Amino acid sequence: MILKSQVEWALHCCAILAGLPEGRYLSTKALAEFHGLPKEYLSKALQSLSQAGLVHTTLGPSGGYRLAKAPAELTFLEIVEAVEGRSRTFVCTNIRANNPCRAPGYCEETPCAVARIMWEADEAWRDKLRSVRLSDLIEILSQEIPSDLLKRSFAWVLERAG
Amino acid sequence: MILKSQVEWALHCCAILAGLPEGRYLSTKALAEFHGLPKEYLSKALQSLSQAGLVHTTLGPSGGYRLAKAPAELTFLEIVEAVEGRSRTFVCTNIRANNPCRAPGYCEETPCAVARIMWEADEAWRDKLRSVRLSDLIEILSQEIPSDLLKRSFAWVLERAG
DNA sequence: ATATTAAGGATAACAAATATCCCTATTTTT
DNA sequence: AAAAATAGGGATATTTGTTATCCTTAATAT
Ligand code: FES
Ligand code: FES
Repeated sequence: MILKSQVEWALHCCAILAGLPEGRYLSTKALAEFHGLPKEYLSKALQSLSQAGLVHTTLGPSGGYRLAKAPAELTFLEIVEAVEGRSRTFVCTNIRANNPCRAPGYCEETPCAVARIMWEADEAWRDKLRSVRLSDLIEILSQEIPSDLLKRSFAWVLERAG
Repeated sequence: MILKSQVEWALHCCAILAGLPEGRYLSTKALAEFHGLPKEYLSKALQSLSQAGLVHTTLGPSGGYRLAKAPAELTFLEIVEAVEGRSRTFVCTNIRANNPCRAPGYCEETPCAVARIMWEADEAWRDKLRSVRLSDLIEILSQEIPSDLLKRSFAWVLERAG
């Protein structure tokens, strides 16, 4: 069970978009080049962010993406779920219903206890991702990344932002 | 991102094995029939449990599986990891290394902050599963499952336990 | 001896993730 | 008005992982 690589892409793209000045947009082309990713396929991830309402887009030259909310209002969970989907990692196929000892018409009221426990673990994962905001990431990155690299990256983005 | 269906199978099989009297064994055939699962493929899941040391096996007629530990000493995490593997759900492909602004020989010391946060969420998921013991499940099931069905199921298993 | 079992290798069928290509509508630039 | 660049999305390969079956081998009980 491995998350799509698009999750890593989307999170890093949002981190870049968070540094974009008000009202400017950054294109798929620039984001793909910056991260060394296949432009066409990255585009699908960005479309997912767009459909989830996390980013705004404009068309034409100087078009592209910008965040739809402030980084402090955008959680990891929203970004991850936008590209990975909102379904649970544990899927119950109700194998308990195959128990040969069950009465023919018998039907359970509640979900299986096994599934409920697995879903609680899923919820713990979601809770953790919900507790981290994009602004938290930005803060960590701005401390960890050497300031000259940070500056050059900002400049690189600004050159290409429409 | 969806867990293997074998996870559901393994958890239910362990729940059945937990009800087995001391020193008795239950075969793949019986476990597959009880849960309505493909015998040969379920066998792979049970082999995973065996390789992880969670169950004991014996060969020959009246052979099969029994738990290697008391249900109170067996966690959900152990069972899930036995069949699903121990790798993280988030894989970092280090796309930050593709940043065109980086100095040629530059190499990061620490894992990317994005990955660290995603791994913390993984850890929260694991923590939850580690906190639930097989004995906890047994307790819930014995309360929820109608006692006559419970009795018939026990009898069904005992008839086939070697 | 015979029957039954777990273990494991080989392989096929199927589904999902990854990736590319191409077309359309929109918008900016020229 | 024309041209260029963009997001969006449909179609379609390619690759990988999951699901499933088959078969052989070694061990064990009857
Ligand atoms: S029947 Fe699906 S988890 Fe129990
Ligand atoms: S480079 Fe992989 S998560 Fe940041």
